[in-house]
Amino acid sequence: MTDRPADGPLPPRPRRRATTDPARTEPRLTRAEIVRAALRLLAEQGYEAFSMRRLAAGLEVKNPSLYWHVQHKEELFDLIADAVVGECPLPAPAGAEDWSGQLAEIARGLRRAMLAHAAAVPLLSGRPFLGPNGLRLADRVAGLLRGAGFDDRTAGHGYLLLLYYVVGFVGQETAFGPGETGEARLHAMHRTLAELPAGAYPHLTALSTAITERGLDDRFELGLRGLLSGLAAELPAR
Amino acid sequence: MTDRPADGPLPPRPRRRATTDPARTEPRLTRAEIVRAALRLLAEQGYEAFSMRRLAAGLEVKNPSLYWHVQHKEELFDLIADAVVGECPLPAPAGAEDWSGQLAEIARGLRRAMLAHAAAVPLLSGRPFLGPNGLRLADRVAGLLRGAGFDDRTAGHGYLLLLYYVVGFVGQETAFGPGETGEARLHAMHRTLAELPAGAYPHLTALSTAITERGLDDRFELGLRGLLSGLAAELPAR
DNA sequence: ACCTGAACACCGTTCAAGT
DNA sequence: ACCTGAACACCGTTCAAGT
Repeated sequence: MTDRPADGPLPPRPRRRATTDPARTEPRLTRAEIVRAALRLLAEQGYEAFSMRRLAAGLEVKNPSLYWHVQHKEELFDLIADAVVGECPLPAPAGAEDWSGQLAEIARGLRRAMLAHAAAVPLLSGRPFLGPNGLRLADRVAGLLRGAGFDDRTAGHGYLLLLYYVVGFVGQETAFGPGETGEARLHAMHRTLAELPAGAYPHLTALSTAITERGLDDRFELGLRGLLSGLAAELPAR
Repeated sequence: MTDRPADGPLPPRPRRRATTDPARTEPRLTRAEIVRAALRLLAEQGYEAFSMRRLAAGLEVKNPSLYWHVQHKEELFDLIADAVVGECPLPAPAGAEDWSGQLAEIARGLRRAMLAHAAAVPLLSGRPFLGPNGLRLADRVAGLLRGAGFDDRTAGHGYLLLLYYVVGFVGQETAFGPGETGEARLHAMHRTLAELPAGAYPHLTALSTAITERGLDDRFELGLRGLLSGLAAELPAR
């Protein structure tokens, strides 16, 4: 019972080469290369064009080869997601003074990382961030909150709150397809709201311009501020 | 230019029958029936077993028939998502007094609706809620917040915040597959955290029991409370 | 108006076989 | 250890044709 968990998505299968093997050849594929190629394919062709076969073709390899490196598409998606999360810069674990600002920085960084791979966002959406990079991020956030004086439970839910917000926000802002810019999407959304049958959704139509007149960055900051002040309100003694 | 927008997912194609047709037969399929059957198929076989062909089989119809009622799978998914959202009960639009409590009720209702169709959750995750039920929900929430004294922009972002939180939370709590109960998933998560390489993620491992010792309902309420108090902090005059 | 047969152009994945 | 050929069991979608 001391072996590693069998079902987790993460234990990368051992990639040690047998040292006794005389006729060594470099493997043509690496997990890292596969993930890089997958991100490129996503960027160039979009999410719905992604397939294992296309990915293999891009790597100049027959498609069954991928299955030596990766159990299945889902596992590859786990790796891709973790790679994207890994591009979120983490501030050096500093003092407890400005926890709120540091959290905001992390949130912005995660959003930027996701926007840099907009076509990969749909595949991040429902996925728990349990890859090494995701865990590192979680640990950093948890550390920040604990350092600030939050009790363990609140620290935990603070992390989740932040995560849900960023993933939810970016998920929606990229929902209309990666072809258009964020601002173009905002305008489309505004038009959609403005075109609703008059009087059917009075509050929504009233909100339509207020919601869309400022940019997406602004909106992100607004929600982020609310979220952080909500957290601050639960800080115990101080 | 007065015709309805061509690309929106929502304008249900006109389903009026020609009144002059003499030999009338009832159509064997309806959009509503298709959606119902789809939800049943999801519940019985799970998300990854879902296919248009299986759905057609369940309806005792050949699969191309579906394409007379629905443009493509994506459009069907829009309909399914809206049906699930439609099961969220909306409190009667009451006075402004307890906006926070009413918002919480809506959030709980939406979570329950999603959990009642756990296998449909992955398909809700990245999707904007622009169906009639989604719009109704948005309008109600917006109305609540405006009635409470929030300005239009804050009302808008309040709605989004709530939505992201609920969808994010339920997305994660159902992420490990619909086969297991929520509590079983919590234990699995706890085990995952506890089994992390010692010392690699100190804060996470420290949090692992605190995070999982209370049930998911508790955790949901905690985050919800934080979110609502964050919103309250932005209420202007009062 | 509504449904079907037949077909197109794909998928993810397995597995015996090569090197 | 790593990659391939060939195949299996599917997909979503189209379209001419039936009623």
